Amino acid sequence: MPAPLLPRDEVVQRLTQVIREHGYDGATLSRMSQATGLGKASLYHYFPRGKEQIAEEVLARSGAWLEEHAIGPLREAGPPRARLERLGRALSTFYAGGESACLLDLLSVGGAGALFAQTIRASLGRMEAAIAGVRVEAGLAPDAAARRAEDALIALQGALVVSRAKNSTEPFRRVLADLPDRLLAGSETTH
Amino acid sequence: MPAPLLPRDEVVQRLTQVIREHGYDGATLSRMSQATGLGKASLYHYFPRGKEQIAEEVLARSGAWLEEHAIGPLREAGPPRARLERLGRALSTFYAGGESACLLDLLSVGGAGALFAQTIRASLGRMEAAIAGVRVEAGLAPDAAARRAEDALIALQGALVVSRAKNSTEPFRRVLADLPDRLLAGSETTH
DNA sequence: GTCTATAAGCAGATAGAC
DNA sequence: GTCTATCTGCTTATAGAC
Repeated sequence: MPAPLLPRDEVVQRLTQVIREHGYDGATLSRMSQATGLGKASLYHYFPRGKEQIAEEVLARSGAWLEEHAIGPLREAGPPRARLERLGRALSTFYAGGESACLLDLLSVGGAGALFAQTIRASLGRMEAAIAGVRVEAGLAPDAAARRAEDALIALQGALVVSRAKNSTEPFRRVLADLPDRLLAGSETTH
Repeated sequence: MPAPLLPRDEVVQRLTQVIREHGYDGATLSRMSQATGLGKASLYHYFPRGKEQIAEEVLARSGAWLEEHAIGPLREAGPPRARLERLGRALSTFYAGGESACLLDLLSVGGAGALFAQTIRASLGRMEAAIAGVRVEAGLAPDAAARRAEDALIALQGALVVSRAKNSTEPFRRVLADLPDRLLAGSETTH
């Protein structure tokens, strides 16, 4: 029995790229086979339930990455601004500076939407709650903080869409750079 | 020779719904056939170049609607706030209160992206220029106005994504309601 | 202008050899 | 664990009758 050509995590990573580039319907097994160097049958060895399971694991892996690098740090100690700047750096990495689409966007379209709706809502909710938490800490009423956090996610998602449509990462980079200021506006006394 | 079952414009309208719901790859001819009541062969009578032509006409029709109901009014006379509120009403109609996705988002993904990139960029550019025009009129430097207009489009697109992900139109409605204020902030003397 | 019938190819998925 | 070969169904697209 031959050793695996690639570690499972590397396989999932490459499949993530395929889905982010083509969306769920456009991410065919042929493309996945090409991207991983594995035959279709080998993909079924890794993921017996097929394409749906692939998307589930891709989503789970991305969620875990964000949890570790973006959301976790928001809950740690330290100045709010520093934590938000760290969030910005994590998001810039995650979205490849604005060149990679968001799975939440792609996987909420059409038939895929129904399959992953719950996971997507939960993931979005965690991110929003963590951002709102920082804002409450920085002295804002919980409901206003929640709205501000939702605004931040809206700006992020919108920037990704507009960057893709314009074929330029400028909107994404600008939104990301403004993120800490916009979130903290009205709370800092140091200016 | 039988009379057409549906006027061409009605056909395009129904095809628009299919694409907005399923995206380009998910919008199969079978679904289009069902949505219009026309056989697949009849669809090729209307659109000899097939699916690609269908998406082109869908995009063109939506662009024309926005030009007439959203962008045109921005260039007319009248108080900036009134024109922006009219824009908000037009966008609310166009996006069905946040329930319909944006074609610019859906058609910029994967293989479809390359096909329609130019049209999409142009359409986005027209909208942005028209909004920026109002802001310049209301007393802002052109470059700052352009940034503000881009922010508005980012908020709009982001709100559609987040609304879809949350399965709630609340984010979209909130962003749309805030649009005139956010665009005009720092220019009106009446408050 | 609409239809039925059909073509050629690709989709997701499986069986079984090595 | 990977492969080749295969299956079934659906995809886009076309031919030709009415």
